[in-house]
Amino acid sequence: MSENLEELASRYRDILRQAVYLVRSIDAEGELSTGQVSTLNMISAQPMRVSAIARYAGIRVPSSTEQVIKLEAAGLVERITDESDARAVLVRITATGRKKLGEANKRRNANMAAALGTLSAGEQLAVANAIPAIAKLNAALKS
Amino acid sequence: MSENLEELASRYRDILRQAVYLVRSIDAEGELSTGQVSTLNMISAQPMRVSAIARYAGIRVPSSTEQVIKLEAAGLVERITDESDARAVLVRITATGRKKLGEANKRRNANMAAALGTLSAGEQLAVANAIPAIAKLNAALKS
DNA sequence: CCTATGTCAGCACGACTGATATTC
DNA sequence: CGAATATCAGTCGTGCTGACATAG
Repeated sequence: MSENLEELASRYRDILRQAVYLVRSIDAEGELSTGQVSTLNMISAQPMRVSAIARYAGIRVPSSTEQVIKLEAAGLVERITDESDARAVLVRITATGRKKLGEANKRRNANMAAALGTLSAGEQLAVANAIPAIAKLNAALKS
Repeated sequence: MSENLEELASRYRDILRQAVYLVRSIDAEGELSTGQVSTLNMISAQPMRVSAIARYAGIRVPSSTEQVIKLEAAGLVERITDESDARAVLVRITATGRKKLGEANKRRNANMAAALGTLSAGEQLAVANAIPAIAKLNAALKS
């Protein structure tokens, strides 16, 4: 059992690593980086603090600040003050940002969907079934 | 069908992005980077060409060369000439490299296994079942 | 001559730590 | 005053493209 877990861990680490590079190469087509799309997705529902973005993305606050600055320079987000706490900065997506995000998501999902389309129905199902478990795994490791 | 694929693509992209940072945090402990461990794992069975390493890792040849140079400087691999093709360079793991690789793999697999241990048996099975499909997906995207 | 293989040079992106306001 | 929030400055790792040497 513990043997099997180690074996599973090894194989999972391996495919994950490959997948990361492939996703990056897929995403390289557009104007927005993977991290930028990720940040925009995060704040698309409601404005978020820089520190919240960092925490959710699994990066440090200065790195998050840097990303926000770039996105702001590109006109995709704007900083607004938090009325309840003058220390905080809320990052809000702009109309332009929302438009670009939609395009980027559409293009990337299409690319990935095309790749998924090369799998058999059973394989697609296997991926779909694993997603909740992987999400839980991500949460477990985040601590 | 196409609807479902796009939906699946979106969710898959999402968990993959999160997983990136988790892998990094798992790997951060040791002296070897994620890429270095990956390269060493690749050549642990038999020596490989620089170009083969690059292809498998999903990176360009110059990037692969750079990694090999660093590993060589650390005494973990050595370059040997390919007798059948003088253009090629075979990268072989050293005894030291094998030792370090074993330690790193053990530590990382243990970390990942611990996380996998927080999943239910069914969830672990779901992850295990998805691995072949994800591997195939990686191969599909590689082209 | 054209292709394949590997290396070098130069660059870009994105993370990090440490130090510094500002506000709670 | 200590803690939280954000930013700035400087550094490092790791990928990339383009140019080049050498061998098939």
